Amino acid sequence: MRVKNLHGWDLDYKQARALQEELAGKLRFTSFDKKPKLVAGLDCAFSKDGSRIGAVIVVMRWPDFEIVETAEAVRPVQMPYVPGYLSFREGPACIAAAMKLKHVPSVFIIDGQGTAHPRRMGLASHLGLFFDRPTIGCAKSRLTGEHDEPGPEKGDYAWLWDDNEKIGAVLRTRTRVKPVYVSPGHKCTRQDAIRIVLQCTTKYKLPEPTRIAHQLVTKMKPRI
DNA sequence: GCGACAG
DNA sequence: ATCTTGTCGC
Repeated sequence: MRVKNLHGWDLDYKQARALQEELAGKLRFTSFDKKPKLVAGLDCAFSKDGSRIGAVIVVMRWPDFEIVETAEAVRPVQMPYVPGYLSFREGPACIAAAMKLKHVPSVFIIDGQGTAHPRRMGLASHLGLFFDRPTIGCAKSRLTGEHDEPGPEKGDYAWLWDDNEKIGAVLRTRTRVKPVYVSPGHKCTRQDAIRIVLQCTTKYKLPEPTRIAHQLVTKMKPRI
């Protein structure tokens, strides 16, 4: 898959922050009304000594979730984990993996936030700009924002707010199970993000693309 | 200064 | 993220 090269990655936090603010202005939240044909999931893991990061992307046919393709890449870790700057740590490996894809997915579901970020530029949004494709952030926990407790049933959700701005949703993907944090990354709306995550969720808490990507990257661990 | 803080 | 087994509950 062709990927844009918007900027380099050798930045300090001050530069990274300025870049996030600049890039946030490039995000587009256009509706994704069509049915997805190919849904991709992306997840990362680290080598045992923590010096390298591995990224795996799995492409699945929708709605039967047959695996069409997988791609992986390993890169040295350049930045420590600092909340709000995850994309500068995981981005390079994710992009390297995406460049190996033969298929062009309809949408990517990414383990991390999209706009549910202090500067609206979580990993899913950042990657969306490089991929120039629709992306959705589906995180297992909260980075920023406030919300009410969503209802207990699968499909129930509560909006996530930050500075009087709606930045995402806290979505129950499985009845009586801890909800996930869903936000658009790029090229889709908040409602699209919620709908697509639900359309990709079968019997588990995590949507299939992200769930399988996590399984694959865990199996890849020894090779990272 | 204190607490919060994706993966 | 990562270190780690069994266990309680739906």
